[in-house]
Amino acid sequence: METIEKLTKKLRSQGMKITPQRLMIFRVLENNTSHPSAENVYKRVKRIYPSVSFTTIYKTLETLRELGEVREFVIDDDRKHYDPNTNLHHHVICSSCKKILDVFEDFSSHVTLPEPVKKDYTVSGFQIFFHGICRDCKLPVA
Amino acid sequence: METIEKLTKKLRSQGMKITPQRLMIFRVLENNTSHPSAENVYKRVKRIYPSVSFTTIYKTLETLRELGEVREFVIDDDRKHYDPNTNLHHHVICSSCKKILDVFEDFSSHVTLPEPVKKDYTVSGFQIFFHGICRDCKLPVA
DNA sequence: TAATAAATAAAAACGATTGTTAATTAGATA
DNA sequence: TATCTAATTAACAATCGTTTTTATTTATTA
Repeated sequence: METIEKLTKKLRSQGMKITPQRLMIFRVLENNTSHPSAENVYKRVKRIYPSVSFTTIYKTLETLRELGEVREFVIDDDRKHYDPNTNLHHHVICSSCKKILDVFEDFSSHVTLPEPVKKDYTVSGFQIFFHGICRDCKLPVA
Repeated sequence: METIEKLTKKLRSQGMKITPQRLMIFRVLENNTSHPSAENVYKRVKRIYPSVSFTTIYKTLETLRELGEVREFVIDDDRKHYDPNTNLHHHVICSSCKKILDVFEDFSSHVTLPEPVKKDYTVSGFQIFFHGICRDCKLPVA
């Protein structure tokens, strides 16, 4: 996601309006590396803007996705998560607490499709999901 | 997934019953590399066993998952898919038609977490999702 | 073959998401 | 600055995939 300022300009130039609700959503997402679900975003916005509706969150997230400002993905879960970092990167997920962490490392020189598959698919990119246990969950229960 | 014969023995040894509905589901899944959704399985079973209910499909797939006989996963889609091949492997998905193909290649020597992340996560495995366009979808429209 | 625990079909319930609507409002323009 | 209008909102209903519930049926085994 770009800065809020740039995003604001971009939206306005397309005839879209910058409402206080949208601004709150942008602020919640800005530099957010927690991979929130729509509900997470809703709860955080609601704290500072209690009358906001869930619909608005969904609609705005969809708008941001269409504009390529956030990436939508699903992991081990039946709800979608949103990531304002749209640069190519990978993820580690804790099988226990489901916490997701970004992995910024370029594996592209090592990860390519085997020859036979290359004939059938033209690959535009790939995503690696690491599964594991985070340090907190690994600790013995007190 | 093991052979139907072995699977049958395994289930019975655990006090579970082998019903005709289950056998049909096993047959639909056996050697199936199409990554079917519950609905796909339902439709195929229904052809030969028209009175089967959706509930039975869901329950049986869950049972198979608990037993480690199928792997459940989600890609770019809001429904779950099932894979009777539980060996570690990766996938290519066509962004256009959503067709999924298996990728059997061992990337494990090249794909490891960066050092700083290794301190926080103990990784048990990883999955690579390649995105691309399949040959059929790449062809110009007639 | 009868007993019984497990599995079934059908229906209702469920949670996440999307569509609809009437009312409100941001932001351009007079 | 006030007015106007299309975009956005909140509230609600609807939908979709999946799960739960319940009463009935059935696979297994004694």
